[in-house]
Amino acid sequence: MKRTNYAGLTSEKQVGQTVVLKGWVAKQRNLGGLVFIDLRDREGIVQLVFNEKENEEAFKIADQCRSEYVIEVSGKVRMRKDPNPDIPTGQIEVVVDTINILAKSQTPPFAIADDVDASEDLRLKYRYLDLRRPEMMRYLKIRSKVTSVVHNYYDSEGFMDIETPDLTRSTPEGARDYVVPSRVYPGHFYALPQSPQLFKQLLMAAGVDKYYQLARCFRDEDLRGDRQPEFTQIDTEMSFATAEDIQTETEGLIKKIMKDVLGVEVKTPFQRMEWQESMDCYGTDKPDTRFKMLITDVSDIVKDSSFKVFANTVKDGNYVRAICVPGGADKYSRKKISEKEDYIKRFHAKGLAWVKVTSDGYSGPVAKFLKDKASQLNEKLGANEGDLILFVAGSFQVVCGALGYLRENFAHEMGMIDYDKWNYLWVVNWPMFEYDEGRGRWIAAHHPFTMLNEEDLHYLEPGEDPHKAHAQSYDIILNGHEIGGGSIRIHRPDVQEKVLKALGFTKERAERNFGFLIHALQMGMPPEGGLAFGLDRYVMLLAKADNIRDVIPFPKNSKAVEPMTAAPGTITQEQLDESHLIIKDQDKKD
RNA sequence: GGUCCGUUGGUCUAGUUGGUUUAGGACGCAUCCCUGUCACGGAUGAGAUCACGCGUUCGAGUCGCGUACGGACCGCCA
Repeated sequence: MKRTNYAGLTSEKQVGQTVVLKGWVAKQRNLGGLVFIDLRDREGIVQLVFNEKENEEAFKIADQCRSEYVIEVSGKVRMRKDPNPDIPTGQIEVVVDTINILAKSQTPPFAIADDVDASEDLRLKYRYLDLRRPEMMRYLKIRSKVTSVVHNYYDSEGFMDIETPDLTRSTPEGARDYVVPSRVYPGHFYALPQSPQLFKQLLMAAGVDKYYQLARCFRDEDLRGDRQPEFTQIDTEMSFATAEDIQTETEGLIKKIMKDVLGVEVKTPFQRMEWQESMDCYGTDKPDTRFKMLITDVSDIVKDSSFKVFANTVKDGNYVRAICVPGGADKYSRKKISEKEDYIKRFHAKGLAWVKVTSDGYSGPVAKFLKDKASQLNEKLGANEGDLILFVAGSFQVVCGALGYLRENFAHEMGMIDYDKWNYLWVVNWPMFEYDEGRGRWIAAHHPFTMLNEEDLHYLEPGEDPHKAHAQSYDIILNGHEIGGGSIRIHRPDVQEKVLKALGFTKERAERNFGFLIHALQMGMPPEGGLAFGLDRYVMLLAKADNIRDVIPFPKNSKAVEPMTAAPGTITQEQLDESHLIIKDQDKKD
């Protein structure tokens, strides 16, 4: 029997026609002499009917069918006597003429339904069952549609799809590498790429001019809800392009994805926001612009206040900043605010000061210190009666971290976020370097191949402070999530050497690690730049999935284990010998 | 690497201050009945050494410690 169409796509137009359908038994309902089967395939379900009096042979087989049996049926489409308005195929049903069981199934460990109540661990162990759920199938479809648009779009824009190697060389800086031992060269290792960054720059050196790739990237760091060790980037690079060119090109892609995948029109160009503004007003480099409640600096107003904490903070060259939660005064008790205070201690905030705006001035523990500043503060913050004002004092990083968190947290709880919005924007003009407290040294904010602003190049000269320099880099943000980032690259060897030097590389170490790149820069490197777009995270947001694992067919769990195949696993002694590896005794497991 | 939380039939879960609980329920499963269901309905039944180990106690699903597994967050993610 040749399948005529997908069960889920059976339509009223086929009434009277004979169809051949193949799929899984989602549900069997036996009413005694009458059996209904919901037949499911990747497009949805359709109801099959078996009547004992009209077709005893088919009825007997249908009676034996259990959940997840694979069957093929042939039958006639007809309108239902009692339609079900809740499902797309609810007006019709298929009166089965012949049925074959193609495969039986054990009872599945969890129900194949969208309101699944199984733990994620169990779902991942039986991922092939989990993926049968319509919701998961929808994620796979959205992902497939997005990558299809990516290919079509970049092809039509004249980009070449070029593969770069997965077995490559370990690079210092950045994330931990996944390493692969070399059999041929004892003690030598390949590394899996953290990104195709250097290869795509070398493709520009080769004259490819416009490159794109759906590139698999690997980073051996701990996982999060929106982070997997293995992920996919939409990776692009363009020669002779300005930052504006690349942003425009990317906006074209996003516009097309939004239209073709979601049917949503978005306006371009997107907003460009300076990194400094993003930090000052939103407390983060990935601002959520779906709501206001901006962070406001009140250092000037409170610097001579009787509240010593504030006055001293400003005296020490730090900041006092605040957000005003409209209508928050009634909703938040002292105890609730105290819980928020505990939370923001993880940003190293010392405390959370707050006042409620009432008809007769401020109330709250620090109200008495700020009474005389009330009119100034209210005006600057736009505060009105019934509002709650939250203050955090401290360094730039502490103030940004704490208030950035509070801003989003309160907006969420106050219902200020319109979850139907799609707010894209670019954050531009990043600092070139940032200080890494953990390592105790300066690191590249994006990566060491990022081009500085032309007017900042002098900061690399002797006697100047390179850390004041800003870069020609840009992140694309959607609803408060970073979905991509890129930059114009350094194409001058002298600038590249100076940047590596500013990062603490000796000439020898720079040569050893990046010699091939510096040589390429010496042999006619075009000015160029590009962008890497996190496909998984983007699909997660487009599909409104809860976490990144849902949009990856076979993801790792939070411990970096793939529960179905139980990777990573051990290898045989023979494999170890061939790889020239010895496992420490304490790490040995049976 | 750190902090916190969890683990009870196939699945989801209830289980109070340690003792009337033969560890309860729902879904699923099996058998029987049922001709318009779509969360079908009705009846009956099977299915759990309460993750593992050690300890405290007259007595542990319940308290303590350890291990394993899982989850969240911090560090980390150029």
